Amino acid sequence: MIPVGKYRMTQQRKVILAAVQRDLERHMTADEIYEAVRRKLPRISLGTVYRNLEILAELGAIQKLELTGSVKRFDGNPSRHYHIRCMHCGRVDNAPVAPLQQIEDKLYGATVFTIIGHRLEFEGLCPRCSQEAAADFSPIEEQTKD
Amino acid sequence: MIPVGKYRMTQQRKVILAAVQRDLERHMTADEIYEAVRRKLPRISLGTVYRNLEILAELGAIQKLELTGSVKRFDGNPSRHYHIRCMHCGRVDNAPVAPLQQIEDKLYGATVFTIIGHRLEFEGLCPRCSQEAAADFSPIEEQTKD
DNA sequence: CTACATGCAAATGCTTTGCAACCTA
DNA sequence: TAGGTTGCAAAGCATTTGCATGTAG
Repeated sequence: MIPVGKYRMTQQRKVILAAVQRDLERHMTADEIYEAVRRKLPRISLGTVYRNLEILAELGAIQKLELTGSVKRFDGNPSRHYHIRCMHCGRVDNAPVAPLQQIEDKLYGATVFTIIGHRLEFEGLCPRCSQEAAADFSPIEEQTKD
Repeated sequence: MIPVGKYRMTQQRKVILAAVQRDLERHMTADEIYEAVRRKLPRISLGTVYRNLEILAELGAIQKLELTGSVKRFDGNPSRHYHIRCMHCGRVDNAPVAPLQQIEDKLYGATVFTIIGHRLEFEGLCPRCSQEAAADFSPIEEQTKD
């Protein structure tokens, strides 16, 4: 835990970083991180969580994910990779696909823009929501309201 | 302008649709559409613009784009295609690249998700912002503050 | 005529920010 | 002990919604 630049390594920052890094395959929202961190530091504020996530992303320790929808998620693995999002519950996992560098080649000369990069996001249903969807279509099992 | 289902074709809806379809290569935010429509219908409200964009997207006449960042944009071309976004000013254009269906094949068997689709967004600089960036790096021309 | 639609304003959801007190290096 | 950091609360921003009135079919 080495302080970098003008930043200090506070207790809050440490616990927030640990929370984001806890499961590198699944990615939480700021609010979920807040709830997780609160179990260790009950007096922490949501503002502090947002501020630290911003700083940790700036330092390159984590990355901020801007996927479809209005809520951002945070990834404890700062290296470039794609994600898959559940269209039903919003769960975001890593997508086990290597970055496709050549994808940008198709655009050269075809656009007036200077191309810098690309973002690829897969959409689907997580196991839990797939199962629910299957049950909803099943003509055999009766559905019970919750 | 045929009314579809339970929906009516009001003056407001017509003008909003026309505004979105006006330039099929560039995509506006709700607020930009509001400003454009206001020149024809000065008493329209922003709420009406949002409501109609939602309905037009539901009808499949336009599509709502959820790209990086917090503001949505609307595309008068409802068919599937990719986009390129200026990282500096937010301008969004069509990306002249055919949809890559096979891209999802790489994920089959490698994820616990049921794959439904993907979203690909290119990032770069629009001509205006490229030019500004070039000027900022030029050792020859003096910069003047605005 | 009767739903659907509108204008207005208030409410929402997520995120950011101002400020005084507090801590880390 | 200086300046980054915190908790708290208020503000910000894009979008949505409740309601009384208006209007398309």
